[in-house]
Amino acid sequence: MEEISLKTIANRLGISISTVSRALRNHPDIREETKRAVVQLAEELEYEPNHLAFQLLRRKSNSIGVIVPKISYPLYAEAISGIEAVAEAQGYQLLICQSNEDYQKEIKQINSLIASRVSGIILSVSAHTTQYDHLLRIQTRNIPFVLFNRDCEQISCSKVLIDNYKAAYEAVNQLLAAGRHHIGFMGGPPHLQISLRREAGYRAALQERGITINEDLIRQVEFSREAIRQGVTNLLDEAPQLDALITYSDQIAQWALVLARQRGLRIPQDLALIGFNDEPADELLEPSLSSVRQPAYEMGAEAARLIFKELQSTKFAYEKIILESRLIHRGSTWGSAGG
Amino acid sequence: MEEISLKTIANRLGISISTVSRALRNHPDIREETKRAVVQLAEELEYEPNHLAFQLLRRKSNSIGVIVPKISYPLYAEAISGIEAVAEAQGYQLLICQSNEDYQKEIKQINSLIASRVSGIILSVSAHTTQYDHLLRIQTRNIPFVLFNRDCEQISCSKVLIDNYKAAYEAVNQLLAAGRHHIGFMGGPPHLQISLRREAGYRAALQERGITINEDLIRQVEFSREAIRQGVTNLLDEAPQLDALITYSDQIAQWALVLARQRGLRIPQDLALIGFNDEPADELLEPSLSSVRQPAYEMGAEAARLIFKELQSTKFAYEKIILESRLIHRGSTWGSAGG
DNA sequence: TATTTCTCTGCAAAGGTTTGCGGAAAGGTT
DNA sequence: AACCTTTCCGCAAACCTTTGCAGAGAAATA
Repeated sequence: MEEISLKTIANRLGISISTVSRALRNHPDIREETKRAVVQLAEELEYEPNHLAFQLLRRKSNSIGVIVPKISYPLYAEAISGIEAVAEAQGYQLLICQSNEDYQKEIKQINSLIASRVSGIILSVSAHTTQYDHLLRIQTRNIPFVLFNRDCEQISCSKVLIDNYKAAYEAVNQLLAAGRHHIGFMGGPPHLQISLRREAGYRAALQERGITINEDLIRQVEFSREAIRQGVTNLLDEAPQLDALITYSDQIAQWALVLARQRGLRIPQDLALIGFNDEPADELLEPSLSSVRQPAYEMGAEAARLIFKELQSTKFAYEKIILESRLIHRGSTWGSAGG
Repeated sequence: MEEISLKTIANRLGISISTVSRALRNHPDIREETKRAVVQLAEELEYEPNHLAFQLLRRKSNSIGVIVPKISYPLYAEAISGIEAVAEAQGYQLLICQSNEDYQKEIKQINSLIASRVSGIILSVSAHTTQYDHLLRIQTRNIPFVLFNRDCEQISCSKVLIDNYKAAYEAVNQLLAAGRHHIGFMGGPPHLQISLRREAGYRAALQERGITINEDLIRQVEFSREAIRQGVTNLLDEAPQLDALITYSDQIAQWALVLARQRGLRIPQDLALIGFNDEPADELLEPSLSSVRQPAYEMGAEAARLIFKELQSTKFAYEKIILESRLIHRGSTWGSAGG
């Protein structure tokens, strides 16, 4: 029942702790015979080295901290898989937190990760984070730090993103090419920078075509299902001329699809729809939902790789990785070429 | 740039480490004046206590290990949220691993969690786990251990489950009551015990009605999208008399819905569908998908509570918590009353 | 003044590992 | 017989914290 340590083995064998340690790590100084005895007893006793002690010695834990707004958003679940794959290959574990879009919670979690002496932190900021001191504190301590997906322009650090401006710009251009002129944009909460970037891309595409921007077609909604339903309903009520809608997230677009369908709107003939994130459900809808695919798994994997890169090089420069996004055309836009 | 420890503060103030430690923990032995000085300097230096050292002292880390088959399955993402909420309230962190349904990986991860001296382990076994020595090793070490969702009958430990037998039994009964007689069951991989339990419930309901079981209507599929599509296609091809289908997971049911729709089958008139897990997408489908809702978040929260319960009581008895599941009727069964 | 009491602080051990260095024993060389 | 190598192993420090116990100094009491 007792905790088995090197000491246990050493005492049982009548040798010193250091010899046991070296024997288990196959150090050449130790005689084969001794090694065999040690290894055998270790197996018998089911000895597991104490990571805690090792980490204290090395002054860092073999773990990297991950903070995401919500694990259950498919994008983050997928990204975490990517992080996990890279981390596991390096023998690192993941300390995962979710901020639940709460700024205060994000601060607490960062402090906690710092106290745990994580080797690095990977973060997607909460939608309600408007100050950034807590992020600077990470950098003060020289902890490798990577932002992914949700950028924060005020902070300079390594980042893994897609070009949100361009993605929205191109998507809107395709809608324009298909003859849509009353294109709406439905964004996330007001402080979310990637939502703003997408909005900027949307505006640029329209302006470039000489289309006056109708502010009434541009909305913001919080993440809750109720807020989304309400926001979409309002938009459909108040802007009957709407013939295309591009949204900050698939969740919004999915509900827009369902609600529009319920009103008898034909999709895409009456209303074309484009979401963001290419969630698994998109394929299942009727019609299926067009969406901008982000390489979520790769984003996570790249973020993790950046952490290890910073960890290994003594002097590093911040790296900004822009991954390719791609608009996946499905039923909700297929017919749009004909208008 | 240096790591700030109690020693740093002690040296700077010309007092001993123990005094600093006590001052920060507001020990009554320390004079107010000393406390003030210590606290102020600590803040100035942004001192964060080193969890690693504390944990080594206490011989356990303030973290609990979680192993799930895949984080991106909505059920597990949701359950992790529940675990996280409870753990965070207790000041514990989560070490999250995904087995990717791989038995060997599950073993490695358990060893790694043991080495990290986690305070407890919460696990949903992989679909390909058929031996259980690694689970017994957790118990040998007296590490609090809770199985959730995917049971493993050979292991006796604390568990948080739903009654899968009953859930399937009742769902099938409702289909029978609606006049369906050619009801199929599509399960997961062959070793997955909860899939087998559901299958058993399905069989029992049919037999009770005196219906001879047609083995051709009972199938098993692996988790990959391709396997699911193939399995569903085969079933629809080979069993045209099928008028209802109940599946191990929503993912299967969702694809069955889409594929059946593509063949021109009317849902639910020609084919009624019931899935498991009540995933968010179910509501969005056309028709919407009926599904057995499991309280995923609560499952995670309960599992975490059990860990802390075991952690606090010196002698504990295994506890088995059966949470209520509920069939949510939606479009894929609504019409089924009329057959 | 001598003794007791009280207030505040420091010493040292413990937790499990790794690792530089020194040293004992054994064997080999001159 | 004296010396040098080689082979193998142990000592002790370091990582950072908490905490029982002892002790120093001051104040209070007899």
